[in-house]
Amino acid sequence: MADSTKNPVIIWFRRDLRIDDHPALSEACARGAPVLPVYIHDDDASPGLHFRTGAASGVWLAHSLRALNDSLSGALRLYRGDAREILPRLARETGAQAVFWSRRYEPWRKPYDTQVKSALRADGIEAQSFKDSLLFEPWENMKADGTPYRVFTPFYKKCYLERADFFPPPRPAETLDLYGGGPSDGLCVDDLSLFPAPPAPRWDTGMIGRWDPGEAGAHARLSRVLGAVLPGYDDGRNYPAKDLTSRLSPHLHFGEISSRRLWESCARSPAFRRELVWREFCYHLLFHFPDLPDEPLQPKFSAFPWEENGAVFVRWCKGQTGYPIVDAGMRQLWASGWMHNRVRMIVGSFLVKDLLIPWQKGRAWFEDTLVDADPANNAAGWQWIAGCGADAAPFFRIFNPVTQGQKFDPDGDYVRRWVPELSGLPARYIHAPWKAPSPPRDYPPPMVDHAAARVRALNAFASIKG
DNA sequence: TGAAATGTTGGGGCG
DNA sequence: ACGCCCCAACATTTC
Repeated sequence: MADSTKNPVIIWFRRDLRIDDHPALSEACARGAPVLPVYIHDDDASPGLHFRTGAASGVWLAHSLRALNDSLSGALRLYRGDAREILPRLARETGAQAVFWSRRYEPWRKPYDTQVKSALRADGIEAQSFKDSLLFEPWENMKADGTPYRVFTPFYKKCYLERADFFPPPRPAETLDLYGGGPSDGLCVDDLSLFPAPPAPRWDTGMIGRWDPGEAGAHARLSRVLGAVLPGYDDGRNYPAKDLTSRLSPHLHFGEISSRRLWESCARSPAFRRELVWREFCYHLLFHFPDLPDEPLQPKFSAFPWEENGAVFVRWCKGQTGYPIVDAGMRQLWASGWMHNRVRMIVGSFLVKDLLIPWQKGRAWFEDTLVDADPANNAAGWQWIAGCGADAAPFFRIFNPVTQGQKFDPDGDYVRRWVPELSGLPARYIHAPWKAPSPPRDYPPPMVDHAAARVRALNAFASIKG
């Protein structure tokens, strides 16, 4: 066992907030070096890093860091600022032999991480990044002609179904030798004010009470998924009233459980594995098309006649559109920081096609309100539903919010749960309350007529064809 | 991982 | 028995 006060390896934690199956941590342990775990909240304190953790996501992060700190016996050091300055300074002060971290793939992270690496190496400190978040690196999955995939199905078949054994099997958690020396100048891990705007009023407590952030919570959720979710997953995952989705997305986003662990655990569910590959595909797209969050992948959509209207957008955000399935989804999002995936597609289609609001506004709202807000999944998902992405749903695939509701929430239980004004309506009228003999007076009539909105959207689409 | 319009088919009522 | 119409149930096409 190494002397726990000498020459540590700094583990720079980011979106890998766990101990189990952690390649950088394993390598540090393999060297017999004491581990100095560090988290740096750098989103809004680093020039040139144009990304801010969303509000719901920030609340999750705060709780997850506490959980990580607990499993590190309180040794996690927390900083707010620029990693390009903090890491070299910390390495000097502690005599660190190396700094290890897990790679991230957001385009705005790449130059930043490169600068961290060269700053450390300029000081003679080893700096090494590890493959961790994805089963395959984005550059490992290329078509035979050397260009990136733009269509999901061949990506899925060729890169995952036919070569799943290429990525390493997960390794169990290490017994850690934690660094015990050096100055402790970090922030307190209990200080929520570290993160953007301490929520007032405290909407966060109700939201986070529905979840269990952290590695232990992730594994507890996985057990439940294996026992009670996967058996009915294929059929049940489309019905938002049922609890038959994994709800692992925030855990996976923050790296509280590894994608390798999930892939291995869920071997008997091809449908679930396919969803994991969708995540890989989203990162593949973000890596190879760094404008994905802001610019339509199909250039013709740059000329799309959107109708910017703040009041209309706010009604969508608040779940006051007058279409029950849409409003239920938006309210579930606000109350719980999460929305069922089928309903994400429905509300997305409604915003973009019925209201003609630019998809980027929906993407930004999701980024702020989802606990699983993920730059790759979110950007790719919105481009998909807007019909402007790679391998996207064609634009004319316009969801009818009434028939979608009738199809996927036939009894109306999901709507009744999140839209209490409609709780007294029979199933017959639950998705079209304006047709009821006496519609609830405290629920708004439809803000647009879907049939007319559909025609308007098709005309708008026709104007950019060519 | 659509919806709506349009086309086709076949059973049954009816003169 | 036959033609005709209606219409539900699919199937195909189009956006």
